[in-house]
Amino acid sequence: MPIGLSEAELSLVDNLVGERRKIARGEAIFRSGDRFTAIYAVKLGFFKTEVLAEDGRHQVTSFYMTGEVLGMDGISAETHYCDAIALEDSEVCLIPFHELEMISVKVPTLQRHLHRVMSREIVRDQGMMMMLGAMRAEERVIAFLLNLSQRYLARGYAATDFNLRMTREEIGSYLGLKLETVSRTFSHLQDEGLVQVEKKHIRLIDAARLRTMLSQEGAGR
Amino acid sequence: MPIGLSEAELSLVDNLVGERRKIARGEAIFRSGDRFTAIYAVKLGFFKTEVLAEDGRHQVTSFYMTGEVLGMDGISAETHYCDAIALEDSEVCLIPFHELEMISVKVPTLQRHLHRVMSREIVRDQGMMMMLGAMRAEERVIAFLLNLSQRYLARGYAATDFNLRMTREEIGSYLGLKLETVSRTFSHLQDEGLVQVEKKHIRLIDAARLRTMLSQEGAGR
DNA sequence: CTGTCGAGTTGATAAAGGTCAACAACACTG
DNA sequence: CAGTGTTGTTGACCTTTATCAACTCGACAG
Repeated sequence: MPIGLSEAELSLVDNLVGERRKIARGEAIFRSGDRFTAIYAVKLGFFKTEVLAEDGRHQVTSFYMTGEVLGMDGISAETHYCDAIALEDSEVCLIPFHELEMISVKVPTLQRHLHRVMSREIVRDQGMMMMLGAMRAEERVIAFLLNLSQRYLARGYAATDFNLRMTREEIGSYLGLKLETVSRTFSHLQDEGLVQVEKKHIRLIDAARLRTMLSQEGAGR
Repeated sequence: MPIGLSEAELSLVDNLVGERRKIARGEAIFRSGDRFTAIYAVKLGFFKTEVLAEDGRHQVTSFYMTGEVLGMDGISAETHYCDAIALEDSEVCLIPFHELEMISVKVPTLQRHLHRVMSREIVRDQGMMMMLGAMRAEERVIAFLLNLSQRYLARGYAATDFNLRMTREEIGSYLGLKLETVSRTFSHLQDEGLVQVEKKHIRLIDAARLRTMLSQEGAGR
């Protein structure tokens, strides 16, 4: 369930708008409350988006990699609802939204792309809710790894051998678990011979079995 | 966080497209896998959307009431991703999506409305993830009741006195809890004198305190 | 080279919520 | 109007995951 534009789609958008911006690791593209002016296509790097509650709790709501588009949360209220933070030195392509709306009036293809990208985000969020509401810790971690794997594959990288860009705590926040639980689950999956985990480096040993572990498993919670 | 169009917005859409459809209680507007052709504005009644996993598990992802718009999950893949089911006899207004896209090219206001409605859904989903990932049972139930309350208020109904349209099981599925937990939490909130629960009828006794219980409370999970 | 800090792992224990089961209150059916 | 199915409540018990704490490993600073 990767969200975002294909290479072809991306280049189409590229021609219409432009302006790149470098974001250093740890820096934000935008923060909650910032005025919304643009959406952003990730050209290079890795981001998380994070929602914060009044009481200080915060939740990672998404990770974005090359080719994916973020910032659409800001459209409705003209104000961003979450923080978008680079997990490594990154580059985004800024797409001024009102220009995009104006141009998309003239280029129906572009309009349709935009709608699809937004809809894909809605679908992805629903899958996320399913995960948070109906899966247990181990299943969530497996789903997370398989999802990353698939997205790396779609970008031409190795599907079974990759590096995590985020900490255990960020994974935990994303999955609605504590970092200790994430760590234990990794260890457990490793003991079972399903994955190999060495700090941030992940190797999927038996992706097929991981997949069946997801689709089997009744009950849950 | 109500999603949907205001009266004025709704009537605008009304003039552009139309065709009402009655949906009896328990019937679906669309089901997962159905070809996507339209989005739907709720004119009357109450709906849930539900995602189903391969293994039979299912999760209620949203409730929709009068004035709210559903079906946008289908845009990206031209296929619906969830089931939309009426919780009472209802009526929706069908908005053929490709027509909408064509017309919105000529009516920029309409285009902006569409984008806002879609973005509102994204924001709402992120709030939902926050709830599922970071709140405990009691907080989730409180957030759910306050959200309903606010949406009834926005529609001119009593904010502190309303009837639930869904079962405990549907609430549980939506909140990532079991129906027993929902039931117990209702009983507990009643014992505390915060709400009054009689089957499906809810009366909020101390909405102010409920609100502080949400924004206070650190930790969570 | 030593000290400190952040990230990660692992263990012991506690708490939250799930599971199973019994039962009550209704609504619907024959 | 008795019988059955659905919905909701409550209790006893158990599983999962959180919490707290100790410890390792590197990276970086002085």
